[in-house]
Amino acid sequence: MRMSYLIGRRHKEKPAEATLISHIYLLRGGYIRPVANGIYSMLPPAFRIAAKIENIIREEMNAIDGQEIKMPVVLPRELWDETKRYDTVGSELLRFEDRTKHGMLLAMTHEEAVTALARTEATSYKDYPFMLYQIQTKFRDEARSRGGLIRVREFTMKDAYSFHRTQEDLDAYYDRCATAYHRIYARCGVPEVVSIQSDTGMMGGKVAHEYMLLTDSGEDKIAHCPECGYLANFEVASSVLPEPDAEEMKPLEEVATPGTSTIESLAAFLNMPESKLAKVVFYITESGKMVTVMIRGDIEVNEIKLAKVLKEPFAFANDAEIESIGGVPGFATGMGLTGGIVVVDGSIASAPNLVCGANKKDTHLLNFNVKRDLPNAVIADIATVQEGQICPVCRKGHIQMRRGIEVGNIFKLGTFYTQSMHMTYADENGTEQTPIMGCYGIGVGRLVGSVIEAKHDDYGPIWPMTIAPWQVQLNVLKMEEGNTKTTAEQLYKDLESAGLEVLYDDRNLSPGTQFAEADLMGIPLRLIVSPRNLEKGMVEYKVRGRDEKGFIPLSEVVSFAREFVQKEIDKINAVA
RNA sequence: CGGAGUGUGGCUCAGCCUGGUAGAGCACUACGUUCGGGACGUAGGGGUCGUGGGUUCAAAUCCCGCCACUCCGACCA
Repeated sequence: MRMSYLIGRRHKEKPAEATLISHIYLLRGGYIRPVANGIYSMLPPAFRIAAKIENIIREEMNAIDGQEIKMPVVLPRELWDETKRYDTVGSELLRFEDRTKHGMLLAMTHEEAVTALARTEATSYKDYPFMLYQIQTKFRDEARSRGGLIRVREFTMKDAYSFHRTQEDLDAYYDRCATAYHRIYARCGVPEVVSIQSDTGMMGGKVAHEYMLLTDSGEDKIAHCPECGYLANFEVASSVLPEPDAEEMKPLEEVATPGTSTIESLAAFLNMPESKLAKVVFYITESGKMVTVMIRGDIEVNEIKLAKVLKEPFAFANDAEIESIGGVPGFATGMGLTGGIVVVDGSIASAPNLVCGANKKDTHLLNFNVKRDLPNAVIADIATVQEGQICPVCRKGHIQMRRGIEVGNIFKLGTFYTQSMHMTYADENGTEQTPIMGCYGIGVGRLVGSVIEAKHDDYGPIWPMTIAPWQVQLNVLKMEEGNTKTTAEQLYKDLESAGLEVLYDDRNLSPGTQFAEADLMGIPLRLIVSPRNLEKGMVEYKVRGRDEKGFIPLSEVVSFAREFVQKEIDKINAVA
């Protein structure tokens, strides 16, 4: 490719709207252009990178017996009515009508579509197991897209769906897929992507893992144990609290605590640590059920965990709702309420002699013991993990919070979709059975952005050879002098004939401009033809992002480049 | 959806407070001089200042509404 033909201007200055490094370089380097909020066009460099990533994904999916298909982006609402998701999913699902007023939607994921497809095709046990996948556009009407390609509304995703007869078969395939995922990230040059336990969210199902690129610019919070390597999304992470000191249960005792409606003020007033206090948070569910949550004073409620307990949407209750069941905001306790349920976090389930409210203004109770005083409460882990707490796995390390970008995920879906959509097959006895599903996603564009987050310097991205938009950057300095230009043109032809992907800067610009723009293109190998080098019969080479450079005789440049490219590819694949 | 901020040529911004009909740098075009880390000169082209209304003899500038974008939060397979 000649740069004189390449569409997409490179900019010297940082675009005002970008703060994330990948967003900045994607705009500055002429990779992407915004079309609307969270919707981008990809220019040739980004498109080439995405295509290479897609090919790696395709190879790995095929290697685990995946069959590539393509389903439509626009789906009729009936499909999503079958699983009720047309109604249960929020406004991120873009719904619209066609000209006959028929309800339609832009697919944000394809469980319904693939199940509808598979249920007419896989009606015999002989068809199982199988996996279908596609690399295709998704639309999610995000409330807040941001960060260039990291969080967009329209994006390309590889989504795969596997169907199994038994849980064991799904388990085994899930592991195969997990291995394939690690290979994909390694082959894309980011072997540091880790898999972590995650929430199953709106997809349903029981087991799920997210693939995270750990980076400070990530928007997901991850709990990490440096001792044993435990990694979990903080939404589902748990921790171990030190055993409370054994104490005799003492009788409840009222104490006047004027004006202490916050945990902080109460702890100060009583001169006790917040961990000796039990705080109360009131919620009300969609169906109007009051939920009284009690948790240790220094720990926050994890609403994602709470959602799993309540199994329906909920919100904070207002004062009137709290008072309707006898609660007194600021001085509340779960004891003696006249309605709803009480959920107690494990953090205080066995802690002795805590302080809690008395449901009486300016009054608290000493010596509250859940076992004795709230025998009917639901005990559950609904705590938010905090930095420094003890790892739940090795029980030695202290949890650290890290940040990461989710670049893929895998779910054991179970039978939610197959059951609700009545997908069955006949087993050996002719009996109808419901298949078990797994699903597996990778966001291609987000991966492009994430690689930049992981691989860049102060001048631009540093693309791994396997996904670089071009493999070789060819620069010519002072092309008007002597036979410099002719030599460069010939070299360009020779490199391309050798099967190399070359970006040739044939624009006769100053060296500084050429080098700065080449850095933005992030191509791994740079070759420099100039009168100075040619005098010695040499071409200079430089490796992007490394302090590796030297001179190669003109006659050996093509073979050198070919070997270099192959060596780099081999090096990356060796990790996979 | 809440909080904050910003909208002026393709990009980065100044001008707004104190109203008088639009500027700089980059980019673009032409010519010339340059050339090893975003060179320089000369001459050009390109903006009804997000949008609608109001105030005024006069609005980029003051007032009101709306829209868009960005950041923080809520939300998010």
